[in-house]
Amino acid sequence: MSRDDAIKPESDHILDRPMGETDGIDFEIIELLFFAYRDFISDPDAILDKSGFGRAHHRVVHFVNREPGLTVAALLDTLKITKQSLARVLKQLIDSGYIAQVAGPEDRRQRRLFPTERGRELALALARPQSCRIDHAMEGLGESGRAAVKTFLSGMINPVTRGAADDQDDTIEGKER
Amino acid sequence: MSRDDAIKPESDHILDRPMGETDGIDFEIIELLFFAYRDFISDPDAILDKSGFGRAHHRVVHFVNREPGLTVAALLDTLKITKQSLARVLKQLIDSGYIAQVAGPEDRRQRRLFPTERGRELALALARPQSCRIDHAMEGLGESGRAAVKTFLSGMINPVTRGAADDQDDTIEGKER
DNA sequence: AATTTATGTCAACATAGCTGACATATTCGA
DNA sequence: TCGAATATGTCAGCTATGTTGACATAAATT
Repeated sequence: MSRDDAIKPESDHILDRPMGETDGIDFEIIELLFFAYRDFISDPDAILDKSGFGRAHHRVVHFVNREPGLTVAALLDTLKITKQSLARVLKQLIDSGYIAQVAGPEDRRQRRLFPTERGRELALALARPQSCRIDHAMEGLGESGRAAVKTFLSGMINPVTRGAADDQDDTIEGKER
Repeated sequence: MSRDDAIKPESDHILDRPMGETDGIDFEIIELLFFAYRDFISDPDAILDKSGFGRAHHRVVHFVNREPGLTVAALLDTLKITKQSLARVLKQLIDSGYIAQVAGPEDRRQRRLFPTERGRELALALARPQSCRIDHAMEGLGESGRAAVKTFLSGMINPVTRGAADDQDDTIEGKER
C-alpha cells in the first residue's frame, strides 16, 4: 500500500465533527438497536455452534415450534427468504430429526412442519438465554414500561399489506417467494 | 425425494402443541425483536443497493460519522468483526471517497478514520428512514415510555468487560481481533 | 385434460463473516 | 540502540446464508 498515501490530512473535505442530534435524528436509539440485537443473537449463536447449526436453523426451529403444522409457504412468508434458502437448512433439520414433515390432511401437496421432541428441546434451549436477557432488561420497568416496549417494537414492524393469513394468492405479481 | 417418505405422520414423536408461555419464556418479545430489527434494517438496505454497498458498509459509515477520528482498532472493537472482514468494505469506502484516513498525530501507526462530505451525506441518508421509523414507533409513547424503551434496549446489551476504552491490550489471549 | 399450486432441487452467484499466515511501519522497553 | 510489541494491511481460502433462474413432480382445480 506504499504507506505514504495515507498521510494526507489536507485533501478531500474531511469532516471532524461527530454526526449528532443536530440533524433531528435519534442516533442513540439507532445504535442501541444495533448493539441490543447483536448481543441478543449472540446467546443462541453460541449454542448453535455446538450443534453445527446457524442462525437460519434457529429461525426455522423457532417458528415451527411456535406454530406446529405450519406449511412451507407460510414459513417462507414469515421468514421472507426464498424457498431455495430455506431448503438448505430445512433439509438438515429434517435429516437430523429436529423437524418432521406430514402431508397436509386437506391438501396433500402441502408439507406441514412439526417439531420432534428433539426439535422442541433445541427451540427451548435457544429461547431460554434470550428470555433471560429480556427479563434482565425489563427488570426495572413497571407494567407501563413493559407495555411501552411492546408498543415500540410493534410499531417498528412493517404493516402487513394484503390479507396474507393462510390464503393462497402469492404469486400474483410474479415473485416466486 | 421419492415423495412418499414425507407421508409418515405416525413416526418420530411429533409434537403438535405450540411452544407457548407455559415454559415461562416470553416468545412474543423474542419475535417482536426479530421482526422489528428485520424491518428496521430493510430501509437502509434499499438505499445501499443503489450505491452498490451492503450492510457492512452501512455500519462502517455510521460509526465513522458518529466518531470521526476513530482508529481502526476502535472500529473493530465496536463492530466485533475481524480486520480482514473490515478491510474489504473499508477499502471500498475509501476508494469511493466516502471515508478518508489520516495518520494518527500522536501514534503514526494509527489510521484515523474520517468521513468526507460524501460519507456524511450517505450516513445521514441511511439514518433518516430509520429515524422516521423510530419516531413512528414512539408516537403514542410519553416521556416515560420512551425512557422505558431506552432502558430496555440498554439492558439488552452485554456489559463492557474490561476497561476497553482506547487502551491497547487486545491480543492477550491470542485472538487477533 | 389442461392449468395452477405447493413443494423440491440443481446450478451459479454475492455478501459478509471467519482463520491462518505473513508484511510493514512505528513505538516502546530493556 | 536494538529487539519486541503494536497498529495496520493483505493474500488465500473457507463457511453460512442470502439471491436468481430453470426445471421436476404431485396434487388440486377448472
